[in-house]
Amino acid sequence: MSRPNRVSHKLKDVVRRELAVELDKVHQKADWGGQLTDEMLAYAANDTKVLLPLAEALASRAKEAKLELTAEIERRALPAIAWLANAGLPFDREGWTEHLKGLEKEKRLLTKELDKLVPEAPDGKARNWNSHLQVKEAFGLAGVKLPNIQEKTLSRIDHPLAKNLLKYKKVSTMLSNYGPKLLEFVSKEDRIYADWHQIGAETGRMSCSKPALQNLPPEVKGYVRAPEGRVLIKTDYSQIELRIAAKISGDEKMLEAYQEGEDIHVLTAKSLASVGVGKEDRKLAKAVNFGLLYGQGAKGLKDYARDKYEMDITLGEAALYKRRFFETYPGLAAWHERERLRMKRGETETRTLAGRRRVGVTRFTEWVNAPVQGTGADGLKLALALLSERREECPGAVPVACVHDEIVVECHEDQDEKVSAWLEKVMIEGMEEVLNGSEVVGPRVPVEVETHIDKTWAG
DNA sequence: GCCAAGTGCGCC
DNA sequence: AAAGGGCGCACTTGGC
Repeated sequence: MSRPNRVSHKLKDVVRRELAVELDKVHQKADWGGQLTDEMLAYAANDTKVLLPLAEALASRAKEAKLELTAEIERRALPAIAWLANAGLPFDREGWTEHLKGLEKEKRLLTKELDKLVPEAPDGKARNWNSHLQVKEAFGLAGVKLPNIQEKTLSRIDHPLAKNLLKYKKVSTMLSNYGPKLLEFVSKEDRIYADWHQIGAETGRMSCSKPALQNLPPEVKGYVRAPEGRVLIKTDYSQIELRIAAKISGDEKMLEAYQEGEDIHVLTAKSLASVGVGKEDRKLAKAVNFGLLYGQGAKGLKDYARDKYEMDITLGEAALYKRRFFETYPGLAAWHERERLRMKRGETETRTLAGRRRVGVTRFTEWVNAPVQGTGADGLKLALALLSERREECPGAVPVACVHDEIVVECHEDQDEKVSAWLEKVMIEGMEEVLNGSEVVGPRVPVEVETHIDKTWAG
């Protein structure tokens, strides 16, 4: 019952704003599951009466704001997202329930271990290892002073307490974020029906809640399992944000690399290293690419490399890498300069390649990120639209999840090849239309996808 | 008991 | 001049 009401509230607000009409909502909370009274029918009819004028008003507003293409993408994506939401995500409830038992046991053991490592609390009460204050206190007793208890901090401390706490936190997070709570969302037929939000983020990305299916760790994805006789087709875009950045900035080095099918991370690594490129260099290059692209500073790069990649570089080295990065990709540097200038002029509005708008942008990092992230959303949504518009081509196939650069489709195991080809085609077409369509200027950037077929979402 | 802020962490 | 971005969620803490 909460779903129709929420829509109703929004409708009322939009109708008031766009048509200056006040919808009667007295029956909103009535029981619509039983016999409908004449009054209720009239009330429902009244709601539909405003829809056509409302559509016209909104279309004209979209046109004014130069958002026609964005509106069209959203309109076409809607059926696909409803399809996805109603399909539900198949989940091995029994398997996960068993797995949780093991995790719970592990948590009890780790708690015991931790308790043994520090003197008993003065009040004799058990310590709460979820409490920042108590954890810091425990470390204090062991002679270690902590600024915080984040994983990145603890992983750099050579002490049994830190070692055990890290294990505890991993298990504890898994249990509290994806444990019993997740099971509550599993339906009788072993599927999870989440709330999918078509425009969940300011950039145009979707989001998902109750439960948040877009942040399941691999450990949980292993229990997202297709029913008997069916499989999951998982297709994701390869380095899509970097490709989009290449397109938007027009950086020739990046564009050329992608046209030649080269690996941008390796290319960046080459420009950073004075000698050969090893595995470590590519790792660092990845951090450099993703960070600096969105306006990260030398300090941020240094910390990021340390925390995420366990690489210690000095501030000077970070600054050097930053300089080399922008020397390697001068088009990217020029783009940043252009955007800096526009911000300086007082502009606060960004646009994606499809014209999607983000308003009220005042931070440079958001300013350069929003068009890139948002263009990715444009292309993925167009792909979703194509998927539902061509659903007749693959009867029985159904999208079950969508995570920013990835679509997961469930189908009969005999259809896997056909469905893979179908999914890959619409994903490439959707993104290509946004990046290289006839309305889009500039050089072409190729779009590549990668597909995995499996019983589960993991691997 | 509820609420908001702070902290921390899962994913892209 | 400098600044990675986007989410959802659990848990503790501190105030009412």
